[in-house]
Amino acid sequence: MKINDVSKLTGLPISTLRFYERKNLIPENFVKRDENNYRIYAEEIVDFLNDVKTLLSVNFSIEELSLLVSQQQSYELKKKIFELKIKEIDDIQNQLSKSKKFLNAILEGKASFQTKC
Amino acid sequence: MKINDVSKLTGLPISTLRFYERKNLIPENFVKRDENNYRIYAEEIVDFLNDVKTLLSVNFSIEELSLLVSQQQSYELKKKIFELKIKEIDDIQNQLSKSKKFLNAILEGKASFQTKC
DNA sequence: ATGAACTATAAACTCAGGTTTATAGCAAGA
DNA sequence: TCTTGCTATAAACCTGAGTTTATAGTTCAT
Repeated sequence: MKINDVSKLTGLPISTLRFYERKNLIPENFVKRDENNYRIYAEEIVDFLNDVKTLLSVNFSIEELSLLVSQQQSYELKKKIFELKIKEIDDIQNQLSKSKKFLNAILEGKASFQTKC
Repeated sequence: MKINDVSKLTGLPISTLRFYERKNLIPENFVKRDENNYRIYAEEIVDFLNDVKTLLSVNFSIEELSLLVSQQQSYELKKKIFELKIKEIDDIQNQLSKSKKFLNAILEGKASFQTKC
């Protein structure tokens, strides 16, 4: 597969695919070069990139993911990173619940912001 | 109150207070100038800014808030903006719930990402 | 009355996560 | 063959939400 195929199958712009590679987000065995230096991707890249999209949409940064992808990290460390992220998400969910209450308070005229607004 | 007092009472850096003002986030009747052009703030600014902090932490952008603060908008429109934001937060909460499931799937070795990681 | 601390402005810088542009080498069909 | 289209790289640019820097006027305690 060439880069245009991957782009179409994942919905990620070509520029983003190249950018992710620069950021070490693409495992080496998912992409090789042909004799013209064109990128040749393995089929598995598609599922992988879909997972990356999901993880990026969930508070993982590119840097965190590239750490997870790099072979340098022990399984135990990687597991901890995921568990920590789940906790982070819990915190965000709690914060969002409070936020909704605050917004409802504004709608009911109970917040100071409302007096200016 | 001068800018340093407001900074201490709200925890917002002085640079941020000036930045918010440039972005039209500070209602005019909360800040005047003295004879030396120093900003003089009304006491109510503190509660107001605390609300702003909360709203910014909840997916409101500076631009959205400055729209809400501006007197140009009708009450009905402002109400709609808050209601829409509550819906946005609902969506984010749903997305986060899915995300936690995905992370747990990874921890159980059920996602494609896991095979590379 | 002088130095430290506070205030002001404009403009440049930061950071993440990309996108755009400029330039150039392959490819494939009419 | 020639043109259109795909690929490559480096480097510049973009957006949001601030922060930092350079420069200058003000105020207060000693």
